[in-house]
Amino acid sequence: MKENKKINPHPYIERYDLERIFPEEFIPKVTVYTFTKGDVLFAPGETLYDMYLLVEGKIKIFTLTPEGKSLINRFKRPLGVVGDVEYVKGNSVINSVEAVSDGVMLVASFEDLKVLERNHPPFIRFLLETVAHKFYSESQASSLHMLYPVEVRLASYFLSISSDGEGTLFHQEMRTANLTELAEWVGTSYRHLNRVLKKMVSDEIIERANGSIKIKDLEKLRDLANGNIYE
Amino acid sequence: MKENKKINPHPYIERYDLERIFPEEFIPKVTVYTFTKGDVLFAPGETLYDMYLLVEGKIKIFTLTPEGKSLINRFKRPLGVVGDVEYVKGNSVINSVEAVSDGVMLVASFEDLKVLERNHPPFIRFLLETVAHKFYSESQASSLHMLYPVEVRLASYFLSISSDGEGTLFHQEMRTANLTELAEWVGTSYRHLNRVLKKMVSDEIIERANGSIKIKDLEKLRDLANGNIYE
DNA sequence: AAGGCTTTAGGACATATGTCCTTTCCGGAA
DNA sequence: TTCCGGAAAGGACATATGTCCTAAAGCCTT
Repeated sequence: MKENKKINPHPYIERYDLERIFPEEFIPKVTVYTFTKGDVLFAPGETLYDMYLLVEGKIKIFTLTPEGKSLINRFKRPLGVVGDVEYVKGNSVINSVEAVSDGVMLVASFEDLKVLERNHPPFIRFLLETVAHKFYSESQASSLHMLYPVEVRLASYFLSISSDGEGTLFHQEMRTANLTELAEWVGTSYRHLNRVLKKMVSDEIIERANGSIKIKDLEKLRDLANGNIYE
Repeated sequence: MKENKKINPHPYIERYDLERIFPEEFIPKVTVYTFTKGDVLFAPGETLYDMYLLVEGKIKIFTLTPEGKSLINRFKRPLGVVGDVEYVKGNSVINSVEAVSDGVMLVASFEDLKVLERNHPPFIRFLLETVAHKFYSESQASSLHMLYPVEVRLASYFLSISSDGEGTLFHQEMRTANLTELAEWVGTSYRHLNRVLKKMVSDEIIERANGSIKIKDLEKLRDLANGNIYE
């Protein structure tokens, strides 16, 4: 990820109504960084001095164990925030962060933000809402993972990305590129994911044709997900 | 849980330095509620109009599935907060909350807090820190649960309550009353917990004598927990 | 078109965990 | 003291999930 002075932050400020968070006089302190698909943006243990606002592209937050297992905690799209918890708690980066696509971040230093926080309450309100939302969805996902088998979690995942309902916006956040990634997202092995998919096919819930998956029976899917849905 | 006008909030305000959060003129709006061990304090779906500050006793937050499974999300001791996320996000209660011991809560209405929030930034700062901490530990616990088998989680649990390190304070929060509760906390069945305990005994990591568990080999425990610890 | 890498698909087997049930033990109520 | 219900301990079996491996298909590069 590197600073890119050619890009003007203003269009993004406008597009996402960031004036309510960043007053006019703060904007000069905001810099623009770009990144490329596959970039490792942050690594665990790293000390953070800035907060990042994703305004373009998609990134994933994941945990790597010493044994090499990988678990995707969440995806972020605009207007995702990176570094909020580190800013508040003052600790170092917890998870790995990687670019899933090319993208753009707005960056502001913790130092500047501390001043902003004192003079401009809406900023801290924004942070609070961000973190509250993160907590809420993390908490939901965690319960779902602990209490239900992969089949249910997977059904829940399919439901959430099916363009059926309204809230397609957030749901898109977790669309995965391939089955390996889907496995890491659902929190299981590729092998087992495959097994469950096969069962869903034989139960006539989904159809598989050359790599792509289609939902065949939305009702059965709902039954299976049993009211649970990734928020 | 019921209002108890006999109890004066001031001693609690002082004990926990709540003056920084609640300015003098706000304190008259704070009421005191008491509860008794076993009380169901909140049920999922309930609409909340107040925020609660636990100042005495211990409560547990847990999820109940339609199938009757139970999973303990976390325990709270003073100065735990209930209703913070609901206040920020405006949604209804997510989990069940039950009193593990007798206790006392300070209560303030969302309505009053909204006014306070506008006039008194430290309050919203407090909320932000509370929620950030909750998110952080939820996130850690969630990864631990997803990535490691019960044996590791259990080792991690024992480590965290062993009065070895400094941070005994927070760790006490999750001391459980009996094995059934411990199972719900670690996120497994009683049967399986028992199995894992037995293995730990035969590995000479712990000792069991009439219901109580003693750590025999802290080193082995650390190896097993593998750097993971409930925060 | 050929070779090589990634992704998909699934067999065989091992391990982790759940469900159901029985027995024993212990402390409190009668 | 006796009785009862909950908590502890563990056997037997079923299910969920992981690990390791092989083969085929798809796609990019040369």
